[in-house]
Order: sequence, then C-alpha cells, then structure tokens
Amino acid sequence: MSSDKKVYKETLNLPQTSFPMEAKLVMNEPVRLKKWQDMGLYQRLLESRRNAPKFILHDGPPFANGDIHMGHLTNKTLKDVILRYKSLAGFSTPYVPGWDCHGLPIEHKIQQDLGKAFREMGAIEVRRKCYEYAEKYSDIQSQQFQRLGILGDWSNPYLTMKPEYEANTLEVFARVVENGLVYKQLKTVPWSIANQTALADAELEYQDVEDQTVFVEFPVANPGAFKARFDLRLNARVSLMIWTTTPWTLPANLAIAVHPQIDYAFVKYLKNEHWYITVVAADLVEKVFTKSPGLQPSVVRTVKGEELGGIDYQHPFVDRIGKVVMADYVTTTDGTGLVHTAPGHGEEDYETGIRHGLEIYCPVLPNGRFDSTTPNWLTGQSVWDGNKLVVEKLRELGVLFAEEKYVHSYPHDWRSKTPIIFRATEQWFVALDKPIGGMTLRERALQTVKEQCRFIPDWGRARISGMLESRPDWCISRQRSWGLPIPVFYNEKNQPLLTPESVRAVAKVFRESGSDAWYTHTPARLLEGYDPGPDFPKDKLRKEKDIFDVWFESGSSWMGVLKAREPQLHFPADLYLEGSDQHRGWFQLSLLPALAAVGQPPFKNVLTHGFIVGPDGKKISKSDKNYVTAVQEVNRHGADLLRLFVCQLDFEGDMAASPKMIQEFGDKYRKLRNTLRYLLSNLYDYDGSTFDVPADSLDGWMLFELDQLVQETTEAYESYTLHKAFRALHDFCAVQISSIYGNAMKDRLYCDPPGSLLRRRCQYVMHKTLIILTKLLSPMIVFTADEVWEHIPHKPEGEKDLPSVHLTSLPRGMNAPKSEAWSLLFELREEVLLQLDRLKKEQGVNKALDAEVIYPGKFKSRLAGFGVDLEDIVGCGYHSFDDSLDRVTVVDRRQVYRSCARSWKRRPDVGQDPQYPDLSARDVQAVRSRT
RNA sequence: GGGCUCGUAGCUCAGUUGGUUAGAGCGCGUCCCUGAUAAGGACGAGGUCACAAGUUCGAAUCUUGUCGGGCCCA
Repeated sequence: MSSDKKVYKETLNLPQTSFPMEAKLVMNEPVRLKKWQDMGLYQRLLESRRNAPKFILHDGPPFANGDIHMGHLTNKTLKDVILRYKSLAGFSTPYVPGWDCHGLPIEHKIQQDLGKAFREMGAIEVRRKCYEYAEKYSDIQSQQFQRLGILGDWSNPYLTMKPEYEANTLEVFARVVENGLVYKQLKTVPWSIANQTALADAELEYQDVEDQTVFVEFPVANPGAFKARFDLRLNARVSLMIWTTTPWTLPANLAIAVHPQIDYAFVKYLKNEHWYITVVAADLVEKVFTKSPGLQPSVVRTVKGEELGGIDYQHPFVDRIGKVVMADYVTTTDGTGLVHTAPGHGEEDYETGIRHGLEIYCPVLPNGRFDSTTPNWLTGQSVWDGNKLVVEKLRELGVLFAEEKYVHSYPHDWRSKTPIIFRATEQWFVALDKPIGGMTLRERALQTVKEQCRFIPDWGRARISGMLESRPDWCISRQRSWGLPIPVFYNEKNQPLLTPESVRAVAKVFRESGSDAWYTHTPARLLEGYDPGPDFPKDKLRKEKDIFDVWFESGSSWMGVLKAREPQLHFPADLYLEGSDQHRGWFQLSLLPALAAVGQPPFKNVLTHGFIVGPDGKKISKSDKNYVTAVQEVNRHGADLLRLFVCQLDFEGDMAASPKMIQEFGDKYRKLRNTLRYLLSNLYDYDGSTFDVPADSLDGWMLFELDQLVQETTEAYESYTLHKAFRALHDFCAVQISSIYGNAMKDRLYCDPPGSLLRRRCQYVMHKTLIILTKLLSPMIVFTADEVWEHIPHKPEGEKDLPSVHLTSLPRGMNAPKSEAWSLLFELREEVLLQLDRLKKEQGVNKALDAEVIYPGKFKSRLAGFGVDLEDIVGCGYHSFDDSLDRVTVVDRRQVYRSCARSWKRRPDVGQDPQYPDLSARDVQAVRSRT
C-alpha cells in the first residue's frame, strides 16, 4: 500500500519552481541593483518611452546632511512608486534627484568640527570644507536612495552648490530684480546670537522656557495735566503699567501700545503710606493685583484705550519721553493690557513703530551685547545678563510693581538650540505687496493657487493660502559664508549697485567658476563686460557680505532643473510631492520666485504626505526605542519590505511605524511572495495555449475578478491612494487566489492528465493572473516583481524579450463575461464550509475529500455547467444533485465510497477499472496517459 | 494661543448622498491538512465607530464643544 502510494505520487503533476520561497532580499537586492545598473535600466526605460508624453515629478532637494531617515525613505518611495506606475502606464518619466547643499546646518557642523580654527579661517576655506561635506553626504544619501530601488538619473543629479545651478539661481534673482521686487531695509528680525545671523521663520524652533517677567510702572510725563484731564484729585504718582517677558528690551522702549476698544481702569492703591494710581486693562485689575497682594486696589475711573492715545510717559531709567499708541493686537489674555513696545526688538513692535513713525531703535550689537547708547551700567553687557540688571534697576527706582515666573513658548535657533532675540538689521527683501503688472506677488500667488494648481489632499490649498495671506515680505539675506552670495556692490557713498544686468554679469562668472569667485575675484572682474556708469567706478566698489536664504536657492530649482534641462524635463512640473511641512517651505518658496520671475507656478499638482510617528501616534525622537533607523531596517529586511510598508500606509495623515511593526509586516510580503510562487510553480509545464473561457466556470470567475483587480488597482494608483492599491492586491492574493481559486484548482492541476483541457485552461488563467499581478505589484516591490518576471514562461508577445518587468506596460482589462450563477455558487460555498466544519467537529470528517456535496435539484440548471468546479470549490471528493433536497447538504462518505489512492477523492467511480482497483476513473486515465 | 489636519476591532484600512445585528485582510485562539510545507485551509473571539451634547423617526456618517495626536505659525 505504502509503495503504491509512492508510485502514484510520482504520477502527479506536482508544483515545481526554482523561484525560492525565502526571499533573501538583503542578499539578493544588491545583485539585482547591479544588474539594472549594468543594463542601464533607467536609460533604457527613457529610451523605450522616447515618443511618449512626459510626466515630470520634480524632486524636492533634501538637505545633504546625515544618513537618510524614515522621512526620506517614505518620500522617495512614494515618488518612485508613482513614477514607476506612470511609466508602466506609458509615460516618459525622467526623474532628476537633487540636494540642498548650502546653509546653516552644514556651516554649523563644520564650525563644530573645526572648533577654534573656524574663526581664523577665511570664507573660502570654510566654504571649501562645507562643499566637501555636502558632496560627501549627497553621495552617501545617493547610495542609500539607490539601495531602496529608487530609479532616477543618479549619475547627473542637481546640487544647489554647483556652478550652473548657482548661475541659474542668480538668473531668477535677476528677473525678480527686473520686476522691482527686491529692496533693502532696516527690519527687526529673529537674530541668533550664537551664529550672529538673522534667521528665517523656518529656522526657528519653539521651546517652552521659564522667564522672569516683570510688571513695571511707567510714570506719566506730565502728571498734573494727566490728572486734570482725567479728573483725578489725589496726591499720587500716576503711571502706566506694562508687563514684559523680556526685561532686557526695556532700554529700547519707545512706546506703550493699547487697544482702542479695551476698557482701561485707573487703579488707586496705598503702599508704604504713599498713594499710587496706575493704569491697567479693566479686565485684568484683579489678576494683576494678586501679583502684589495687600494693596487694596480700587478703581477710580475707567476709560477706553483710545482716550489714552498720545499720552507721554517718562522712561524709568533712560532720559526719554515715550508715548501711548494704538494697536489691534493688544489683548487682555496676559499681562496688563498695555504693551511695552520696542520697535527694534519685536516684529509687532516694529510694525507699530513703522506705523507711528518711531525710530527703529536697537541698542544691541550682533554679539548680543548692549551698545554705548545704553546707560553705562548696561553698555557691554549681554542681553541675558541685562535682564537681571534691568530688574534690579527697576526695583531700585521703585517702579517694579511685581515679578512673576512665567512659562511660555519662546523661539530658539533651530541649530544651536539657543533662544533668539529680535534685532533691527539691514536686510534684503522680496516685496509681496508691491504691484507688478497690476497685481502684487501675494495676490498673484493666491490667485494661482486657487485657479491653476491642484492640491492632493485638497485642503493643501487652504493651508498654503492661509500662509500666503499672512506671511511678511520675504527676507532673503543671511549673514553667513556657506551659501550663494547676494550679488550687490556698494560705491563709496554706500549706494547699492543692483540691476538685472549686474546680476547677470556676476552669474556669468559664477557659471564658469562657481560662487567662490565672489570671494576671490575683484568687483571689476566680477562685473566684466558690464558698465555700471559713473556713480559706480568699478575700482572703488565694495562687495555685499550677505548670502541668500537657502530657500531662495531650492525655490529656484524650477529654473535650475526643469527649465535648465529642457527638453528632457519641462516647466511647470506635473507634480511636486513632499511632506506637508513644505506648504510653508519648498512649495511656497518655489511658487513665489517662479511667479516673481516668470509669472507662472512651477507645479500643476502638489501632493503631500504626513509624517512618520511612533506606534502611539506621537512624534518620535532618535533616542526612542521605537525609533526606526531607516538604513538599519533596510539592511535587516530589504528594501522591498520597507517599500511595501510605506505603500500600505494612508499617507494623507501621520504614518505610524516602529521596528516591530515593520518586522510583523513581513507577513504581508510573504503572502504576496508565496502566492506568486504558487502560480509560478504550476506553470512549469504550461504550453502557452490560450482558451475561450466560459463564464460558468471558476476560470471565468477568476478572469472577471482579474478585470476588477486591474480596474481597482489602476484607479487607486491614478488617485495616488497607494494603500488602496496595496490592499486590493494583497486581498486578491489572500482571498481570490489563495483561499478560493488556487485551492480549488489543486486537484486538476496535480491529478489531471498534464494536457487535459481543464488543467491547461487553469494554467492559462493562472498565467494571466501572474502576469497581471506581477505588473501591478512592480511599482511597489520592484526587486521581487522583477525576480518573478524572470521566472515567468511564455511572456506576452512584445514583452518577451524585455529584460525587466519595469520595461513592460500596464495590463489591460479583458472584458471577461460575468455569470449570474456566481453569487449563488459562493453563497452555497459559505454554507458548505460551515457544514464541513460541523462535520469535522461532530463526526471527525477531517478531510473534505471524504465528503460529498449534494446540491438541490432546483439549482441544477444554473450550476451544472460548472462541472467538477462544484466539488473543487469546497474541496469535496464528489458532488451530485438531488431533487428532494431544499438546501445544499454535505455528507460523510467514508463508509460509502472508496477513496482514490491517487487523488484522495472519495467517490463512486473508484475501483471500476480492474487494472487500477484503487483509483477513480479520472486517475486511471491520468496514469494510463503517462505510459 | 492661531491656521490646517487626524482620531472606526491588537495592527493596517473599507464604510457611497445619514437607514437593517459596523466590514475586510493581517494578527490572535481552536482545529484540519501534510502533494504551495519555515507553506495551505476552516471556524471563532475581538469594536459603547476618542468623548459629550445637539439636529433627526434614525448618525461612525451632519452641527457644536471637549479630549488626544500631527504639521505649520505665534
């Protein structure tokens, strides 16, 4: 018996394949990568789409600093999947990756590395070090991105520090200058003392700090007139009470701001046997006086803020008269409702100062120390020490009403992590509210975003619009070395030379020699071929020291890349795809230069994704045990797994990830791989024959399901909902193939004569399934899909000789016909499976092959056409119809029929052939056909 | 504090214009198979749809608020 069993087993058509179950991605992916490089896959792909319409996804440049992290991995993976899909769909998809190379973080890093030596070094030397650093990390990141299977022009990426790119950035600048939007002005800006530079909004980080805040009484300058005006008959000192979290800014106080509509109370109180009257917002009297208990305050009068306008007060420790001004931003949330205003030390204060014609007074030097215009007890002191000194002085003068510790969020320099100050400095700006061609840049940007760009998700429009509405003029200057110099010259009268032509003259030099030329060349040399006129004698010119905000450089990439590389690329790009933080960053700061320079948006579509967070949905830091180290995870699990992991996440919101989640996600990858492998393993002897498949069959059902899959997956890819594409594909493998079709087909695949119609037809369907699945999965699991492709026999005409699945085209629907009987069939299947389960539990029928499924006769006309499918779909050994039955019924046949020793199906036709008494009729035929 | 945004089973996601006992896959548990075998199959247990009010005959779905998360600002 046991020997017979073995003999019969050898007559089966069991699955065979050299496609390994174990992926060994970590080991195999680099080999395949090498293969792609050797065959020039990227170039071949472009070549093969030579005449196709282009789809240009313009890469936002990551900063050339450090290893790639999950944010990079996610972003680049999404880009690659979308581009590969578009390519599959027939588009030409050139992709030029880039890096943001200039900027503070690198200079900061070099500064740290060099320590003291940094200060003694010239700009050229520092810049050389920075260049090397940026080059090193763009190379490292390039390797890491390529390891992920990101396809692109890696041999020719764009680097913002390259001479041609710099020249192109200057060309953008020249056009902005041409449109009259560039100006220089004293402005109060965030200032980093540590780095001695102005900072962009994007360079600020908010951290909670505890500050010593003070309530200070500023005596009115003319108490007699004041009392008379407000009818106060009391021998008391009269003052205005302000509150500040930054006492060190008090030396620069020039005004006190009140809200015109807020009620202000004149509060009388007695302290040390003297009467005082002080002005505080009515709503805050109680709160303020709890800071200095026991004074028994009483309100003697209440007036609107507007009545206080123009009142003069005496600065407590500087010989200066200040005045009360109106401002809308004054609130009664904190403080006193009277806002200390130092136009040189705060952005709102600055606005107020401009409006009221105040001096933009800033007595603080770049190093954070008070200058000589301050009282001598402050001169030379740092502002942080100034806090204490000022408070002491106030106490000494008897104007310090109260002190209070206060925790609030305060801006810090994002690199040095030190608190910033606000300081008035000379800066270059791009004007947002100056009309060009009848419309300001701000208006044009808002209109463009509304009418010419699509945002995915749609709320991106509202987000960027809100930012455009409220943002101030763009400060484009920085006081550093590592960046693109702002090409301005000054004559001896300190007048700036800045014309489109002067900028272009410098650009020409940069294009040849790089921006180091700014430091090595004379003005005359830099301006060669340009005549600035008699006011600007070339030999008397001085060069600007400031460099550009790096955002101006990366924001000019549409010029430096898209336009510069036409016709391979085109402007505007079809798609920009970055994290949602770039609404304020790259999206906005690419839009503004593009509109300012050429009047067109750089993108048609803007797609954003959320951020990687921890498994608890919270922001995650490197020190967290759940932190995912991208490079490490790729080396542990392989790029395909990480790619697939990214694809399954709905990237509209935040995306949770942890090493454990990635590890567990391996199950999903293995499901796909095993399914593909199963299909492959049953095609080893497929002869390539094709069939007209009837709808009334599982084969027909499968083809229809495939059509659905193609449609669903394509729609998901088209709408960039990759997680829906993934789910459709995964569930198809798990349900349609693994659980239903593949399971049902085992009997005929293994036991039928190799060339039987049903077996071949099944192979035909499986073959189609495999090709479609492999193609649809190929944008996601680029390595695995290619590996599968290599194993597929009888590839379609036209794709036979393609060396990679990535050179093929999207599968098309087959318009497979639908059968009305399917829903009935699957309804019955559910019922049968439940009955089989009961039979197993109650009667020990462990194998469905030992049972017979009996369908009610009333279904015969609808189901009979399915033939043997009717037993295979539930794994039974036999099926029949019975007119007397009302419901489908499963019956234990262990005592009734004999089991076929070959197919294990228990059925009445076993033993009919004397030569093979232990086989069913079909198996007899199969065995005979072999000899 | 402000703008935008997210919150459905352990996990990743579906839930169309508000309408029957809220679904899927995975994971988990139990069992089966041992001819997809470091695979495969069946069954089952898991959710007060963040919370609270409101609109409605009826809300995961609409409104408001609260709580919690994220990004960007202040």
